[in-house]
Amino acid sequence: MRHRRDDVVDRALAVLDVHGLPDLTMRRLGNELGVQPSAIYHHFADKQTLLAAVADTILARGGRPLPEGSWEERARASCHTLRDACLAWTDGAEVVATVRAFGLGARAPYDELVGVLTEGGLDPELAGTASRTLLHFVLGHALDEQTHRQAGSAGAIASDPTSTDHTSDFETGLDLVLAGLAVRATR
Amino acid sequence: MRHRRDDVVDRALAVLDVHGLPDLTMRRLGNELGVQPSAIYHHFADKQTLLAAVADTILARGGRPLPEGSWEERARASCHTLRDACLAWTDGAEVVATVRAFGLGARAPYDELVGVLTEGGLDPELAGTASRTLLHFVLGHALDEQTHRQAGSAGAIASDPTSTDHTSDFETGLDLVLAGLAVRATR
DNA sequence: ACCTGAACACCGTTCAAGT
DNA sequence: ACCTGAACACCGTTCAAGT
Repeated sequence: MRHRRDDVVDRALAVLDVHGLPDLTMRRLGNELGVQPSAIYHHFADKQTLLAAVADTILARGGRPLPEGSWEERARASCHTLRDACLAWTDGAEVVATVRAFGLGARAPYDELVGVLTEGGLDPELAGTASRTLLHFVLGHALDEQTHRQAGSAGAIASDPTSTDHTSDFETGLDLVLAGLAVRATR
Repeated sequence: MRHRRDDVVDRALAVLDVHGLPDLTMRRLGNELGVQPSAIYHHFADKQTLLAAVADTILARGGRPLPEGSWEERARASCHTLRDACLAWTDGAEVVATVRAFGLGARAPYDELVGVLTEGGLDPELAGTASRTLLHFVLGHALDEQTHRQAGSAGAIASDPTSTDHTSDFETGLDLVLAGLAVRATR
C-alpha cells in the first residue's frame, strides 16, 4: 500500500482518538498503515513534525467562522472554538499544547485572536499579550478537563457528581480575562 | 552506596538542571547514583511518582512567605513566586505542568491562591475558578518563556533582540487577569 | 531496608537497498 | 516517490535473589 502525507495524518488522528497519545507511536502507526515504521520518515522528518501536522489538522477541522459583533464577542467565540476543537479528540488538548511547547505549528488560534483584537482597535502589543493570556487559559483549562475525565474513567469512581461543571467554569474564567481586557482596552 | 528517598530527589534535580527533562531517565539517574535503575523502584512506585516529588521540591524550594497587603497584592506575589520557582530550574515549568497533568502533586500553588482569595472575602467558588485561571496563565507563560529560551540557545540566533521582555509581558498579562477578578469581586 | 542482575516488552531514528 | 529490512541506541518496569 502506498500512502500520501495526508493519509498518514488521518491514520494518526484515528489512532489518537481511539487509543490516546501514549499509544500513538511510530511503530504502531506503521502497523495500522500496513507499512514499516521507517516508511513514515519518508513523509515526515520526525515524530514532532508529524505531531505538529496532527495538531494543525485538529485545529483546522474544528475551525468555525467568526461571528459578527464586538471584539469581545468575537474573541469569546474564538476561544470557544479552540476549546471545542481540543475536546473533540482524545488527548487533543495535550497534543496542541505539546506542539506549541515544541515551538512548531498550532499558531492559527493565536493569529486569529490577535486579528480579532487589533481589528477591535486594541494596541498591537496589548493584543499580543492578551491573546497569549487567553490561549494559556483555554489550553490549560482544556488540559485540566481532559486529565480530570480520564482520571475518572481510569479510577473506580464513575462520573464524580461533586465535580464542577467544566463548561460553566470555563465561561466564568473566560469572563474574568475578558473583563480585565475590557478595563485595559478602554483606558 | 545506600540512599534515601530524598537523596534520589536531590540527584534527580541535579540531572534535571544540568541536562534537562529529556535526559532525566531512570537509567541515567541510576547511573548518577551509582546504582542499578531498578533500585530506584525501592523508593518510588514509578517515574511519575518520582517526578511528582521533584515538582513538589521545586515548588517548596522556591517558596516565599506571602506579604501583608490586599488580596490583589498577595495574589500577585503568589504568582510571582510560582513563576520564579519554575524558571529557576531547567525545564522547571514543564515538570510542574506535567505533574499537574498527571493529577498528582504540585497542588501547593493552587491551595495558596485559593487561601489568599477566600481570606480576601471572595466567594469560594469564584476563588477556585480564579485560582485555576491564574495558574493556567502563570504556567503557560513560564512554559512559553522556557521554550523560547531553549529555542534560542539551540538555534543559531544568539539572544534574539526583537523578542519581547518576558518579565514585563508577564506583568501585563497578570494585571489583565487580576483586573478582571477585581471587577467580579466588587460586584 | 536497600540493592543486583537479568530479563521483558517496548521506543525513535537511520540507512542502504529495493520497486 | 514510496517502501523494506535490519540495525543502533536507547526506554520504563518487574522480579527473584542477594546483604
